[in-house]
Amino acid sequence: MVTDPNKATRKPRADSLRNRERLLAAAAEIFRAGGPEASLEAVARRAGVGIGTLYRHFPTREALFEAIYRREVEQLAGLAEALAKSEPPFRALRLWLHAGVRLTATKRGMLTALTLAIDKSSEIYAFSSAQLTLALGVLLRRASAAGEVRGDVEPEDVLQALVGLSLMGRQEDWETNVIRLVDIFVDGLRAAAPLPADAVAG
Amino acid sequence: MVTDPNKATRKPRADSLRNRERLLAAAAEIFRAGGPEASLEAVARRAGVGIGTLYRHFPTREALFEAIYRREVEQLAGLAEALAKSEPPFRALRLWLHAGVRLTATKRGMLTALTLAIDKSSEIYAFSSAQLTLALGVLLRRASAAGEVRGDVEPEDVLQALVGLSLMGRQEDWETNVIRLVDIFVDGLRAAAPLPADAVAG
DNA sequence: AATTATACGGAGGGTCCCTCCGTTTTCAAG
DNA sequence: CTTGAAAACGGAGGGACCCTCCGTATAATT
Repeated sequence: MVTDPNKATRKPRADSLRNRERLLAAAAEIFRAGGPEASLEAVARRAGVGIGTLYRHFPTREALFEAIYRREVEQLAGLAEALAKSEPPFRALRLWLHAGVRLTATKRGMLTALTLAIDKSSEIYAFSSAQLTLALGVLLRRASAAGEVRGDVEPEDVLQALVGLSLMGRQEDWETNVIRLVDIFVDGLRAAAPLPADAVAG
Repeated sequence: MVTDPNKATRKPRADSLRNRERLLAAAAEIFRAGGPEASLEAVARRAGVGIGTLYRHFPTREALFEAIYRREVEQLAGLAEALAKSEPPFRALRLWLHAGVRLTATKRGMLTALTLAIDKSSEIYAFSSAQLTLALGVLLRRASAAGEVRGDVEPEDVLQALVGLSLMGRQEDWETNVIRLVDIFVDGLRAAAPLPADAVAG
């Protein structure tokens, strides 16, 4: 009667699913406002569930981050494909990076959270790295094949640059500024080939 | 007799100075090991003083960070002058940035701490910004005057890029990697005039 | 030695973390 | 529809921290 591995799994309980959803919504809200160190008990309160329920669904703070962040990452990854089909190579690359900046602009608090999370459990890192690396890889190889970008740079590198640059801004015109920096970086990618000292390609 | 330069203010108490020093040493140790969220009570314990003493000397966690970090910053700022005298412009700029990377490599935990601190109190940000901006400004203007670097970039921007890029790495060959990224960025700076707006146009 | 400005230590009230377990709800078999 | 048990729920409770407050101790000055 004991182990029947393949069969007879009960349908997941409705309240469980509902609560999980509520928790995610509440958490997104709370973290967005209060930063990555906001109280989990506050999250539970806002979700209208007991603290025990929160911990059953998300055993660690990081698990909660992960669940929320995963969606964002998937969405950004999806954008890469779209751009690869609708835009010329270099432009696609640049636009994707801009989108990355913008995403982090909106989700700033969340991103800070991530820095912390990544420090500790590297599963999220593995996942998002994989997703985004793949997505960016497409754009990068495409641009490289078109001879618009140097060929010795891996998606991981560009990704690191993107996140790093995005993580900094504190001032008013934050987003604009970061985009400038990203563009400078992209220019650096472009310059790769032995560039004649004088020329400015018209 | 001895000196009374400005006012009849009492000499600071010896135990106060001693405790302040002990606290700084203990804090550096504890934070280095336990990250920016380590317990302040643990710091006090290790310093062998009461928790009240800690709070009197450093009213906030950030104040503690600031005190520790200030030294590092001053040191790095000093390096800029030295390089400006001993190296050719572009090379000086590049070397300084490399040194920046390396400093953060050693003090990684501390730097993470800083990201948090900066989020909250911006005094440290103001101070270190000022120091480093000044230092970097020298190098940048020099390189720009020599025509080796585009002229429309402010030290603040490059600084942000440096810190951002440095903040990311997680892997083995972290330092090498970041230095590569910094170099790519610097290449981007070098490209005299930005290319015509073939893309972008948000 | 006496005075007094300063600094010290740590108890105390509050929040948060996370576990544990008695109670409630949901599913599905009869 | 009943009913029993699997699955989920809520929240009390012990421990760690945070930070304030204030009576006590001590260094500088007279």
